[in-house]
Amino acid sequence: MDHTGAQFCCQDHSGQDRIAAIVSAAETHARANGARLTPVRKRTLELLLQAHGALGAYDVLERLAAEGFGTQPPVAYRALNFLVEQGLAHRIRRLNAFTACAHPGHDHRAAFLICETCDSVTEAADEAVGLALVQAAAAIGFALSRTTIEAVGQCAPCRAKVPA
Amino acid sequence: MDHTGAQFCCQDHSGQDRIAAIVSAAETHARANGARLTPVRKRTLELLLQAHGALGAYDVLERLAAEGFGTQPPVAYRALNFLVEQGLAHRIRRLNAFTACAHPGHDHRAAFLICETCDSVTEAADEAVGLALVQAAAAIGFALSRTTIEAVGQCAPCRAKVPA
DNA sequence: GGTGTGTATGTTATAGCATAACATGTCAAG
DNA sequence: CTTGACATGTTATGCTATAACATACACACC
Repeated sequence: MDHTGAQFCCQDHSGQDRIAAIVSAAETHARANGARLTPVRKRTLELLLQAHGALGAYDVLERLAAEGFGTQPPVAYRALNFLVEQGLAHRIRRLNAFTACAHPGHDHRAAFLICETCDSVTEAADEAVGLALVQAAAAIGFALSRTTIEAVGQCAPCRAKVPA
Repeated sequence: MDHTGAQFCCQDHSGQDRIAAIVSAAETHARANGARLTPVRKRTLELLLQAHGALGAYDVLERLAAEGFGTQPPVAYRALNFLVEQGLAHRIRRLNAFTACAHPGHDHRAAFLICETCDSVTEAADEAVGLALVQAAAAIGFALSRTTIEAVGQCAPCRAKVPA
């Protein structure tokens, strides 16, 4: 599974500058948390950043293995879970996949819009959804730790092309 | 996996009257949609209603098989997916499980609060979260079809017992 | 009643996702 | 240079989900 949605991608997501900057910031950020952005973890982050969409754990594993890292599932899962814990990536449960965080550093509650036509995944910048969820939880005395907010539908470009 | 959270359950969730009423309403509702609430589907709905928490597909399968229905995974998945499509049940992705809808009939966007201490699952009555998501999507021209809103944390009773 | 069509059920088989448990290695602090 | 904590890697396995096919049932129509 490889939800790249490449056919609708137009920007230079692979920009080396941008990726290098994010990875560098991630390195600093991790150190500040007493964590280390080791080679596997760093490479995994780069893979997510280079990908045009979300990557499954086995997609990541395949690439890591090809580059001389471990070849077994835990290798990928550990690196991915580390990145998620550090807020550098998100897990998208609907797709059983992972994606680099679009706003690393900001402590935010991410919401994802998944296009069922082109498989693209957009991390909504909007904070209102997370806020509403926090409030709904608070109303019944529920203490939130992590949230999953995902929506499936059709993105604007696809709606234009395939009026459905 | 059987997220029953039984130790914190106090009400009579198995009330035969309540379940019969919901099942009956479901039957009517399904017919109105040109669908049929067949024996397996009906029984599956009852199982979800009787359960104190969410049930995994294989939990459901085990019970169905014991009652003379089919013994293979698709039997459970088909019934469960049917119920979800009809708005009679929800899929909780974080738990890889299913639960009966707490407000069948109301066309709503469900939000779930999952307690990581007692595994209980609460379907939030609040509509604000779904609304916020609809608006966030609309803002970028994204047409929503289905949504997943889930939060992991600690419920009020557990916070009282285990101040953590 | 018979017949055809679409839906539902059931099966076999397999694909895909994820983690437990253990062994080895690395690195910094004392 | 030893110790302890963390990281990596492996083997093995378990859980979740669906594809593909065969059979059976219900309903509408003649």
